[in-house]
Amino acid sequence: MVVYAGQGDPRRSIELLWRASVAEQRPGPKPGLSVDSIVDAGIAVADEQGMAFSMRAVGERLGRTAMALYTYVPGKNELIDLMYDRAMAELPTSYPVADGWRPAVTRWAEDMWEFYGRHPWVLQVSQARPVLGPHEFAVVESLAAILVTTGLPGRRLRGIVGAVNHFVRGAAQSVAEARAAGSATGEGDEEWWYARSAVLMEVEPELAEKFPVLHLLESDRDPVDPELPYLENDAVENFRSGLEVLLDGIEGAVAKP
Amino acid sequence: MVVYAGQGDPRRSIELLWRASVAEQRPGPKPGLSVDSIVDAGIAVADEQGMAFSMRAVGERLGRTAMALYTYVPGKNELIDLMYDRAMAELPTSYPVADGWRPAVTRWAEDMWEFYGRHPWVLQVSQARPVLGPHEFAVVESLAAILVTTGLPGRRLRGIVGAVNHFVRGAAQSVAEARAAGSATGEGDEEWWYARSAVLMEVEPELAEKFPVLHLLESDRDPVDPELPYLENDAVENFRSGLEVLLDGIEGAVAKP
DNA sequence: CGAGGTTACTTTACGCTGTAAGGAGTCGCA
DNA sequence: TGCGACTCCTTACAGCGTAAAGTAACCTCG
Repeated sequence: MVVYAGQGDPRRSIELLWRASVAEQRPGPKPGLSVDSIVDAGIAVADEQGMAFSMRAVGERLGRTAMALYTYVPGKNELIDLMYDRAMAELPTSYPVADGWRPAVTRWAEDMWEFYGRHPWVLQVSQARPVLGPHEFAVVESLAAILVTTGLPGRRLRGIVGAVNHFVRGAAQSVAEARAAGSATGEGDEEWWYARSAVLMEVEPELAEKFPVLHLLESDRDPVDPELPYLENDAVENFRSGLEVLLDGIEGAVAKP
Repeated sequence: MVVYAGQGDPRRSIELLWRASVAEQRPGPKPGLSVDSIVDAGIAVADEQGMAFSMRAVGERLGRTAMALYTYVPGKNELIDLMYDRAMAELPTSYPVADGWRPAVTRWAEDMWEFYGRHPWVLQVSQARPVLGPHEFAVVESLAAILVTTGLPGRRLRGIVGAVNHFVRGAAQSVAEARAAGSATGEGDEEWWYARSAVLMEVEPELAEKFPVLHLLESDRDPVDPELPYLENDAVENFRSGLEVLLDGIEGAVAKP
């Protein structure tokens, strides 16, 4: 098995996510850990091993057993929720709109793109889930705060915020997963893609005839930037180009009614 | 644990997905099963129990043990790949463009939306993965075939196809997961959302002040369609509205260079 | 027709997972 | 000083995917 995605008990998760955590004097041994240290350890493990991390691995990194974590955190799903939100603390909470909303949204999207690249496991967390934690809130708020300057009504803006969010996430996923598949087999991007299409051609030689339009799209390529790995070229190009279209659409909505 | 996503060995998956499967005479007992019957059983189980289905459950549905499946299928990940592609066989392979590309893309998006609603587990399958199977190919081809009539160059179209795909999938995910969370606790949509925001308000009473723009967006609601459940209203509205913006963007790209 | 090899399927078993249950040791407060 | 709360550990369990080995069915060839 490969991958998990957590959705913990929302009540427990929300309480932990927004906790004011007053450090009162209490009986018993001093806590050697804290929710924060566990969440950090969890993020570190997930960054290394992907989403298939185990509670035992997180405990080990802290010099404890897996069960020790359950003193602080109700379960793995809730821990994932906490990790998810805490990772988002890395992201800016506001963007300047002096130059207008368009460059600001572009910056937002690029920041998200890079963020997903740093923490690909985030993309496996049960996505598009209702916003739960403060940092996830802040990230969406930062996008909404840019777009509200367009003067569009709230109804319209909700759809747009969602669309931008979905698009960036989806685009980031394309890269992250292809990259993961490549590195799992120890191949570079290029070899991996080549091997894949080789198998495909072998098994279905008439691929180009059966899916002529896709073949057409595939063959109209940009000149390649030698700085970037093979895969990135493709993905970045599609990301940029898709984002432009989306932004054009928003511009259209701003211009007319 | 909740959810899994499979990415099988691409070589094996591709061979199974595109198999010409010649039924030759061979020694040994007659096969009581087939790859197809296993894939169908897998889809049925996943439709009922979600992605957390087990090989034992699939075997049981066919009156076999889990291990019997391994005669036909290399492993669970590959089975998931097969299920994923087979489910997509439900979708149309082409859309009329007599009225132009815009209504056709809308139809495509709505069909996808409904498809994801019928098979929510599909959304958990490692997404935005490189296209592997014939039906997944056909689905993307059907979208590309509509959009190619815009006359836009291939480079541009690839970004657009990706954007539409990501958007529809992301939007569908919002509903599917919220719905799943609601039904897991046995609550209706409305109660679930209400309970969630109640906890949030209890823990962070100043939510509206801390995230003023989101509060603004949230409060500008459309009149509710009493035909639909609470959640659906919201999601469908956002889906429609986001799609419109995206389509406007494409229209802009068609109009100017 | 009978032997041999191939195949379908079962049984058993292993290592892994998340986590429930109970016990050991540590500390604040009465 | 002891009680009760608390942290952390050990043990244990049910479930998972699947490797390995065994059994029975069947075709092909002598």
